[in-house]
Amino acid sequence: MPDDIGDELPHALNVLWGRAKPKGRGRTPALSLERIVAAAIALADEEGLAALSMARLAERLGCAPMSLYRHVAGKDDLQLFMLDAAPGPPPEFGTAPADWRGSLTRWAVELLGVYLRHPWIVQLVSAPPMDPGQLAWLDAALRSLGGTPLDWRARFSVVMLVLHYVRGAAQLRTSATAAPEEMADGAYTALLTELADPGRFPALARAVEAGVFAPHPEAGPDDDFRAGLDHLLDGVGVAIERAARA
Amino acid sequence: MPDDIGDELPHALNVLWGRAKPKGRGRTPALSLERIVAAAIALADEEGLAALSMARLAERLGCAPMSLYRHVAGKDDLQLFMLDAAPGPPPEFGTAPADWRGSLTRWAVELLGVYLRHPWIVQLVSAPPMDPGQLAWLDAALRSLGGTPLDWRARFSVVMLVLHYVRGAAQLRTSATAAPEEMADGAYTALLTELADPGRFPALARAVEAGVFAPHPEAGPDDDFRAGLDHLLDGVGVAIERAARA
DNA sequence: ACGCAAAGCGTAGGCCATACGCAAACTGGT
DNA sequence: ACCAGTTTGCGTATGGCCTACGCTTTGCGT
Repeated sequence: MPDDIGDELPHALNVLWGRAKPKGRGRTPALSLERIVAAAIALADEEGLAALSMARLAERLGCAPMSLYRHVAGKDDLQLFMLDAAPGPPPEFGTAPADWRGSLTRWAVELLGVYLRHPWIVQLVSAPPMDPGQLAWLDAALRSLGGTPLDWRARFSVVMLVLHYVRGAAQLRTSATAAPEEMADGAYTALLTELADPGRFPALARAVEAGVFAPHPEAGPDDDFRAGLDHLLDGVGVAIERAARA
Repeated sequence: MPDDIGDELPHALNVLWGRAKPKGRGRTPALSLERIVAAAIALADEEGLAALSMARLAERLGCAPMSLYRHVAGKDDLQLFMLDAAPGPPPEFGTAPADWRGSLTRWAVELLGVYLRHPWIVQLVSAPPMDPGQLAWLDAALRSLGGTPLDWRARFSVVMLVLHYVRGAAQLRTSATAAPEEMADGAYTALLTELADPGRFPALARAVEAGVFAPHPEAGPDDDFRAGLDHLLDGVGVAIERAARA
């Protein structure tokens, strides 16, 4: 195991995996990586990813903008740190839980919570995850299928399926509520009603008419999420039964 | 039907839905909205979304940066136009195709193609779609389920499920190939092999060991996509059978 | 007490989006 | 042929952003 993960890789990775050299001498730090990352996450949570700038972050921390660069190689690096820290630890379950469906459901629901608390995560994900925080979630999801007869490739496929679904659902929810310029809840429906010409978009017009985009009469938005997730896991169940017979 | 869709809404929408006033007199335009949007799409395709700036776009079009603002209200507006134009028309099928699974599969595969040709689309989607281009795709997907006994809410849920899956798969593929600094195909696997400590990430370590992240020995990456899609559609099939019995 | 490593930060340069107003060019009417 | 009106193209300027570079400050180890 080399001391460095890679020379051309983001500096952040070497720090995240605990391969930063301990430093003894020198001025006592007033800033720390943890404080910076926590402040950046709070700023992004409160005012959105667009409002996160090095200058505003420094202002919030009471330091000069350039001071941040002593702890972070650049803005990209900072975002890697944020992506690692924000989700927190994944739900706990053993290596091969008896109830794969319950475990995976819990994983998905908690991940949805993470994305709703930190909507910027979805916008930020661009490279394959290589930090301990995200890999821990990935590992937990793979473990939830530990008791099934699926092979590793199929398990990974299932996990990606659920992951994509959760991300999409989170994006839908956050973009619908924080839509362009304080658009009210029903405004999207009203707009679609006007735009969905039945001649041009027959199915869409019928769907709007049926109230698909209106907020549910009863039952919260979580029920929609659970319903879609159940569809998805039904498919996984089919695959598991098929694998069990083979 | 009012002349304007909304006063606080992006200018782009009023243009997209053909409610811009025709202009007769005046200087003959050297620029046009179509040329601008086409150039912007080409620029984003070739150099990525980050390279798309008004200045670089103007340079490519041989005009001054500020000239663009005669045709586009701002960069956000331009991106709305790009989102509308880039996907092109969705696949054609009737209002209630006999083979929902085939139709929806075709829709998903073609949409994946769109996302792979224009990777920036996935990064750009933030608000619910309100332009004709995206609504046409949505309508097509809803039509693919026209022959099933699902109600409109369930159809919409299924379409979102497939949409999220396609987006996620596209993001995975594009971010894996164009990863940080020309990372080779196998580099991610190598890195994971090193980082996935079996004590800390037991399932992940086993998955890496099993070669899940290695490129397939035979069969292209499309087979992975089709396999995941099949899982997903199995779940939809279960829902359809259930609805048929009710 | 002293030197030096590390932290904090001031300056400056190069990008970026875009508000504003003026000059150029074309058309229709006289 | 000319002018008025209209629309396009664009020069200038402002304020934001990220960050390279080097200086000042600080406190530990000796």
